[in-house]
Amino acid sequence: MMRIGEAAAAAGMTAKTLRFYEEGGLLPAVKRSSNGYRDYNQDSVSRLEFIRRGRAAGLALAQIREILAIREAGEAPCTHVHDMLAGQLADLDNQIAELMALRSAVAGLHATVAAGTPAGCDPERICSYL
Amino acid sequence: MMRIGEAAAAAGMTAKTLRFYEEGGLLPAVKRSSNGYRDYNQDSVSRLEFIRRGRAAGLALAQIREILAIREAGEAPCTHVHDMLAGQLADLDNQIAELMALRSAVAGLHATVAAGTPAGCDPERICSYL
DNA sequence: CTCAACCTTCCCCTATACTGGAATGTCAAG
DNA sequence: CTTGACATTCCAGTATAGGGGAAGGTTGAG
Repeated sequence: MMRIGEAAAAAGMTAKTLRFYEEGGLLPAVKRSSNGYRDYNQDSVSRLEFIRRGRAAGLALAQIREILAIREAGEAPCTHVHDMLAGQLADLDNQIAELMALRSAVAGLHATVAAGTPAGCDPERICSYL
Repeated sequence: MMRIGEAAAAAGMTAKTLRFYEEGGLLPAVKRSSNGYRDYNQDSVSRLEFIRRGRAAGLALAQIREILAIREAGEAPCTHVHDMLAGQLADLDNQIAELMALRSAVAGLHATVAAGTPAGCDPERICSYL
């Protein structure tokens, strides 16, 4: 009983995003009013809020879609959610480790550049310190 | 005096990448042999290796292009490189901090899901624990 | 009546650094 | 003469999560 703009605002999203989610199968096609406008109810908003929480946890839309499919099949997706969050933790740990390794390499280069003089830089190598 | 494949191999890249860099202005247009083939010399390879080092430090091609432009203007780009690496360090620190914040949020959710029972999960919320 | 604020569909664009593939040309070896 | 390994250009696609904007329909208010 709300139009797309209102539902979007209630979920903290834009109308564009709702249409995008519908197109991507994250939000089931909703009823239309006689004028063709989409008509959302509170359930839609709850679902949108769930998607938002998932996004906030760094889950991809594809993963959220999986969870929604399980709930739609009548099962509690909690086990799946638990596994997914474990995977997400592992991914984050990998990313963090990679960034920290890169950070330490860059810090080393940074110190090297600081220690060198521009005059000592070999033009053949563009910049000897990198 | 080497063709594109050889130069690419020498720099640890593909021929496609060399054409892409040339198109993007990172590698100046090189001489052509009478048959129209690009003809690279050792300087080209040095330049490609520089680009590689820059990429390994996580610099964007646009940033590497800047450094190359300075060297082309006859100046030593070391100061600029130094600033750029400082910026890169700051970026990395921000990204790491964001990922660690996300990681801790996800870890909290993960523990919450583990503590809950699927039976206690409210279908209205899809999964109460996320 | 008209205006503003909604809504609809449709298609293209964004960033990044390449990668794939088609159609065609060049050249040394067998 | 043909085959195979190179090379050329150009066009299109990859992944992600939407955003921009056109052209048009609908509605309530003044």
